[in-house]
Amino acid sequence: MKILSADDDKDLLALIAFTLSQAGYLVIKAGDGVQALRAFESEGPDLVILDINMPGASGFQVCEAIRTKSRVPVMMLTVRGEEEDLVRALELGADDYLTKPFSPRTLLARVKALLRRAGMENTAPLVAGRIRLDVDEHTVQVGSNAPLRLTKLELRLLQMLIANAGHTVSSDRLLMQVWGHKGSGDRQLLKQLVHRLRHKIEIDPAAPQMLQTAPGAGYKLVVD
Amino acid sequence: MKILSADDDKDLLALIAFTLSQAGYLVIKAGDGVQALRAFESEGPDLVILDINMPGASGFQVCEAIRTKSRVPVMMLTVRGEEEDLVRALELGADDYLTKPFSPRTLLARVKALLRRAGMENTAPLVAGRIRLDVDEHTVQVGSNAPLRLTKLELRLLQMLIANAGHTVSSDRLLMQVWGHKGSGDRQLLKQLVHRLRHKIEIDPAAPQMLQTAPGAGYKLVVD
DNA sequence: TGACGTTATAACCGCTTTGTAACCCGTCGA
DNA sequence: TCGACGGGTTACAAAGCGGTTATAACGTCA
Repeated sequence: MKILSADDDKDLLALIAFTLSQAGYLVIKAGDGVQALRAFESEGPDLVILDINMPGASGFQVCEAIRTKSRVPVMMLTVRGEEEDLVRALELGADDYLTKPFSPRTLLARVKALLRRAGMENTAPLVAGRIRLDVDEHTVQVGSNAPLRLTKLELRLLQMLIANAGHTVSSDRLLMQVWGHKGSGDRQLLKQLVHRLRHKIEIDPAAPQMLQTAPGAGYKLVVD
Repeated sequence: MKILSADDDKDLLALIAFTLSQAGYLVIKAGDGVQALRAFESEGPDLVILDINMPGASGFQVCEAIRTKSRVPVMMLTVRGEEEDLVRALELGADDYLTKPFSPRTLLARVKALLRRAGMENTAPLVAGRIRLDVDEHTVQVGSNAPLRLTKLELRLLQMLIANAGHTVSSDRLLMQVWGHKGSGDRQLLKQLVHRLRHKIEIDPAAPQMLQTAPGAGYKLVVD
């Protein structure tokens, strides 16, 4: 598991890196925003930890840039009392935050929780009812049919639905999880994506058996 | 999602309750520490917001008491500059804090983040008498009948009534909670909505057993 | 660069939900 | 007895939502 950590405070950066690597994570270090972005491109980390106050590009800018191309979990580091910064970070699509100072134990717990939530911990195929999703291969297999290739977005959508199989997931939450930030105005995107996914996994896409609509609420995956 | 908010400042409490209920949360209000603890026991909220300075039992005491029996996320409200309080609160097991004054936007962002962190984004069904309301699914189940789909507004109305089950809720308050504004002309909307909801949940909508009218006052949900 | 697969944007349709208005019918006080 | 009032009911219009299709923009890879 690869984690990118960016902070201009050398000591703190070292502490973070030490803590995480002790726990078995591979840590990429960046001393400022520009380095962080470059490292993000080249390394493709599974999680990003950003300090808000950095020379070069601020944590905000980095977060925003990352969110335009990836849904990787982002954790922001703030100093105590800067509520506005925090809100802005969360609205930019950050997934969690930590106020300095924090203990290594806290950091580790939060990183683990974040990875768990993002479903990045298990690469084993996800199974729900007759659906079998291979995240690495980007494929689904329905029943005993031949495996089908899914696109990046289709995969994320299905992943979310499987993770909450049997329960309705709200459109807003799907929007958030699949695209990142996004305003509530982007319902259209979800509509489309659901449509395409249905055509791939449903026997009769016009009468969905598995990927069902919960009008006014969202969508849910029905399993036997 | 049920949130317990405790503060002795009536205005602030009202603001918090308004902000959160607008966002779709169900808010239980408490004016002091003792009320807060009692409400915690009886309501089993999914998140607790505690002011530190309260008559009766302080936020610290309430937080401590809650922590002996529950891992529910707790957010503390402090006044700026009271670092001591903050540290103590976090040591007592509080999960987050907010310094007053704060904006509704900030509050909402933090509450959302906290719920996300705790993995509590899915609500447990609300139950009152023979009524079982599933907020995620937008459905009600009355007795052992098949679950019925509710619309957004119907859901909100029923949510408010269940939250105050057994007590009359004034029309103005319902108007406020469901639509977010009140005006003399909007009475009609409530009339309509009640009518529609009755048709869905009452056995004989013309002679309501559960959703009863309190003439001149408002409506109340009667439970056994 | 061009071809291809993927994703975003827009328009349309039918249905549901919501808003607006009118009317009905009791109650209550003048 | 009348008329105002509050609440229930009915009818209909307006707005919104989800499904569908078409088309444009984007990215990637040869």
